[in-house]
Amino acid sequence: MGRQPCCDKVGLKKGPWTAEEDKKLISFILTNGQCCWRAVPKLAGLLRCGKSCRLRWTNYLRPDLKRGLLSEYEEKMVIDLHAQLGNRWSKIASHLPGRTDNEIKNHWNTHIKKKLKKMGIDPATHKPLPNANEQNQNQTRQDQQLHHQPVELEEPNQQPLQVDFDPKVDPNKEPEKPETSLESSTITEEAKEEDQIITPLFDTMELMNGFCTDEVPIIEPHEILMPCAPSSSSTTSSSSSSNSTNFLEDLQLPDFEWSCNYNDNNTITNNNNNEDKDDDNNNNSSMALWDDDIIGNRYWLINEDDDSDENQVFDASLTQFSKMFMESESWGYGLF
DNA sequence: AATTTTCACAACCGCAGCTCT
DNA sequence: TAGAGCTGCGGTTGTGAAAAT
Repeated sequence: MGRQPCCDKVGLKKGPWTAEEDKKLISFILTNGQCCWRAVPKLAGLLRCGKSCRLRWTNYLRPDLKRGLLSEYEEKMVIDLHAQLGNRWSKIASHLPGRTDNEIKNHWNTHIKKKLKKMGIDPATHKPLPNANEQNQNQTRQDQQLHHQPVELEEPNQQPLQVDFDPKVDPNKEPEKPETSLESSTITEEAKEEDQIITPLFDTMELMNGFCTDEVPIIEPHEILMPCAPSSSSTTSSSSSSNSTNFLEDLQLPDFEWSCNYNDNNTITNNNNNEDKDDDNNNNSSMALWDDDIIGNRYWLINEDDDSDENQVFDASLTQFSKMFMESESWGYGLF
């Protein structure tokens, strides 16, 4: 026979997640890591199905997520990858560290589609729209010239139109675009079958210092790191606020001192030894988790009327980190 | 100020492929 | 090996906020 059902759907809650549910899920995963999602709701005390928990975690709660609008660089990368991969959002997302397939999909549907149509480009085929009028073409020319892009609208049946861009547009970025030509980035039949041979217009791995979401390790409890010994200035600013709402924003996370030796006593362990082999990897690749945007958006962790009862949500199994995570007054910052 | 429309995004639904018994 | 469940993915919907009227 097959497995047991993931959950009995009777009495399960649906709809938007509450801050308390988020807390429960986070504390559970921080404590136990990502295990089988079927068991998560029950163990975490949530009236949700495992699928819902997984979605909530991967699309919203995951610590390595960026938040906020896609940068122009990311947007154009999405366009390029979409030209190659189509609506394979998870594949596209894998090239954009910190972005989820859902997020990219939403952004595509709400922003990029319109933008491309306005430029006279069919978002589905990345080719010029057959009925694109002269005005659109003119607009497209202007847009492309702004990006130093040759106009390619004259011939309707050519290679999918790619949108090039000036890397200087995005302050977050970064290196020069690889020399891959627009044509060479066009997907081939082989590439459709085998993603590995797709050569993205932008070598994400290179651009992101070799950091790719595909390689972002799942955060296990033992990987959670104690806050760095904070500099005096940063801690005073953060701890001085009685209103915890802005606590994390006050941390000025970009000033992280990553030089902490995480192999030393700063690493919180949970006596789980089976990941020892990954320690080096984790300690390195966990860099850049929880950037300022992320922290800034984790309102629900900090803006509760944090009375003592609230903390009872979390059982004694919480790691030291988890507790500190919730007790906004008690921690500085560092890797999670 | 009230109502309507538009927008953005979180969440749900259903399917396909994989895994497990 | 069959059958049932699990996971991940992509499409779609629901809902709250913002903008427009």
